[in-house]
Amino acid sequence: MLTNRQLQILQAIVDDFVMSAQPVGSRQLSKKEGITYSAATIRNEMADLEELGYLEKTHTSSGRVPSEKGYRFYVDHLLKPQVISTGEVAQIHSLFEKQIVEAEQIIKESANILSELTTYTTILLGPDVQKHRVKKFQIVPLTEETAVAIIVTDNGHVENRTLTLPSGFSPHDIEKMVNILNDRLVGVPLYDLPIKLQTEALSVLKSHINASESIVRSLLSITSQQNESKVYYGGKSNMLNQPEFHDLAKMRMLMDLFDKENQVQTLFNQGNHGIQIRIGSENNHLAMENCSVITASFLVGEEQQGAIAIIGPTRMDYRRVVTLLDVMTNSLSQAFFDKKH
Amino acid sequence: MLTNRQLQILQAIVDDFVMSAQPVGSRQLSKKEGITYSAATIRNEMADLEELGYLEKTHTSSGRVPSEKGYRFYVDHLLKPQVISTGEVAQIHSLFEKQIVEAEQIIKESANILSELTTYTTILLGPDVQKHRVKKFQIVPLTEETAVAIIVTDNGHVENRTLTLPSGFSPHDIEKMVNILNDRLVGVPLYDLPIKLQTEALSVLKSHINASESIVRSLLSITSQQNESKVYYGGKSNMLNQPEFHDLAKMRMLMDLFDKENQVQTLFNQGNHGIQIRIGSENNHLAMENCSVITASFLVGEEQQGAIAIIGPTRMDYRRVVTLLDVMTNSLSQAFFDKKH
DNA sequence: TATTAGCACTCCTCTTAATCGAGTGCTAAC
DNA sequence: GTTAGCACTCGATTAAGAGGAGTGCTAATA
Repeated sequence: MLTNRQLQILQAIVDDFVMSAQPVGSRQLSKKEGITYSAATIRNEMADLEELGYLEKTHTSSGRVPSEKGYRFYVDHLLKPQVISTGEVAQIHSLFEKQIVEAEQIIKESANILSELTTYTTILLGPDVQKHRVKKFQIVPLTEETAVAIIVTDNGHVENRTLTLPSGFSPHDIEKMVNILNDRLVGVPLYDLPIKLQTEALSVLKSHINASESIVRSLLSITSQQNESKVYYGGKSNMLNQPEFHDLAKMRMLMDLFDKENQVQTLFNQGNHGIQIRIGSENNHLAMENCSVITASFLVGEEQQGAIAIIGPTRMDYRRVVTLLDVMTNSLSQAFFDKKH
Repeated sequence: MLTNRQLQILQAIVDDFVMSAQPVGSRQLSKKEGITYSAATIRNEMADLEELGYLEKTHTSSGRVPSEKGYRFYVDHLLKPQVISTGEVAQIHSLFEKQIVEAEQIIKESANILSELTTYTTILLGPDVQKHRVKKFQIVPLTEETAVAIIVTDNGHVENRTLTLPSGFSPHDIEKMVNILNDRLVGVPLYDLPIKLQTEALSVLKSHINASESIVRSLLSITSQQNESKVYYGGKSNMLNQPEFHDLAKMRMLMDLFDKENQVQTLFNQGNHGIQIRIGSENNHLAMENCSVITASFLVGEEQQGAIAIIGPTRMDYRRVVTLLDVMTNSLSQAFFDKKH
């Protein structure tokens, strides 16, 4: 168990290093407000904290830097919510004041504001489309051979795909088909659609309409392709400003990661609600070795609706980010709640 | 007018610098294949070319580097198509062999392949949605107060937006409204929709349905918001590998530019067909001072369908990029042509 | 007259050495 | 238990010097 003084020193080191990005030394620390011990005392405590694994040195005669374990302890035990300036809170709230708001628009702007306020990179995972339920099918013919299939979900999301009609497929056939689909499949959640299409609709379609299989196949691909929810970024280039990423190789790995949407998904620990923090190697990703990710999900009622991740260096301002994220997720949950009811 | 020998030397310098990124010296050049003059002769010619503005020195005793004017001349007069390896051509063609192809999918993958083959950054501007014509309107009610408005265009593109219904707006009202819209506005190009909505539809709607204005306003915002076509990127982080962007400040400016979709649009010189090259300051953008942009548009029949831009350092392999871009635009034009007919 | 060899000079780049300073660990005194 | 003092470490910064690729100019050459 750490003594009070050790806690205080650990906290001071993390707080200082978060701001300065420089290893913090005993003498420097002893001059800080609230620290009443001498540099020598602090040196002794630092040596102990290092032995316990909370601190590291970059070289033999450098100051101390928090280790991953140190950050973890800080985050778990020393993190106190920060008071955010009213101006910044207002900036977030202003997003939601406009009346006619498109979900996608809100999400994009949220990502931008968060990255601006934090100076880190924001990744916003939109509401999971897979959980929406089919509200309506629609097939609109374009030419003799092509048409657009449209699925509208209960949350107002629209998926669509152009498809090739089998030759001889008439507008009348299309109408019949749409009717059958709507009769049988309204209310089915998208993740269930592939199975239900086959079990509930396929045989009926086959018996009433010629060559309907190829269209069903196209419909299947709408949902299967769409199994990733949409990802929005804010402040991708903010990382370039962090001194730990002056190393171009690291930077490149990170940028490449951001470009691979499916890999980005793994950064979110889905299923967990509330705010989650993963530090450095806890992310299990080489490019994220020097990064921490703070994720939070926002909800509507019982359903999970989406998640925000803020990515910064391990030396990130956890206090501030956690608080901002809290404000933002509350606002988002509320906004989507209003939309729904 | 430049002598043959001057042309040859200018060409050799550009070709060499494009590969090495190092200023090229007279002695080094004299050893090159095809160069029969001595280093001293080359020095004299270089001095002349510099005086004419085609070459520059980085410092008094360095080798020569092409100036913007030098690149411009090279591009205008010395650029000969390069033979691309059959493997690479095959890689491009393979994209278009898969049968079921979604326009968006093709475009995304094209951007990726191009950036991979060129090692530069690719920006792909999708077909200009504004020129599509309305094929069908649809309004799908979600709850008592909300609905989704959908516009399908003749090219199979789907735009949608959730909207709030005026209180007391019945399903019957919706149906009437959709009928009126489809009667009056099918065939109207999207860019014309705002005007036509007001002139053709608004008065009829008003006289038949109560409180329909607010919905019309929402419809308007679908198209007005969508006035930028969609932008797809490939290999954003490739620029990090270019030695001229080891400077983080420059890199940051570039990344920020990429993130601003509306600014990116200005990089395309719209209206011009064929391949266009803009070198360094010709782009009129601070972040692009050290970059060249090669743009090409691909067509379907008479209509412009989209454009590709490849962004690299001014010291870019123009020869290779131009050829690759040619292969790609031809393939794209053909692919979209097939889709349409 | 056009070309080329020779040479002094420039200036970037890479090494090596020296200095500085913030920080540490340890010992001894308080 | 705390703190002052001191020798030591090591990264960062600066300075000086060597090396090398390149240039411009002059004079010799074909």
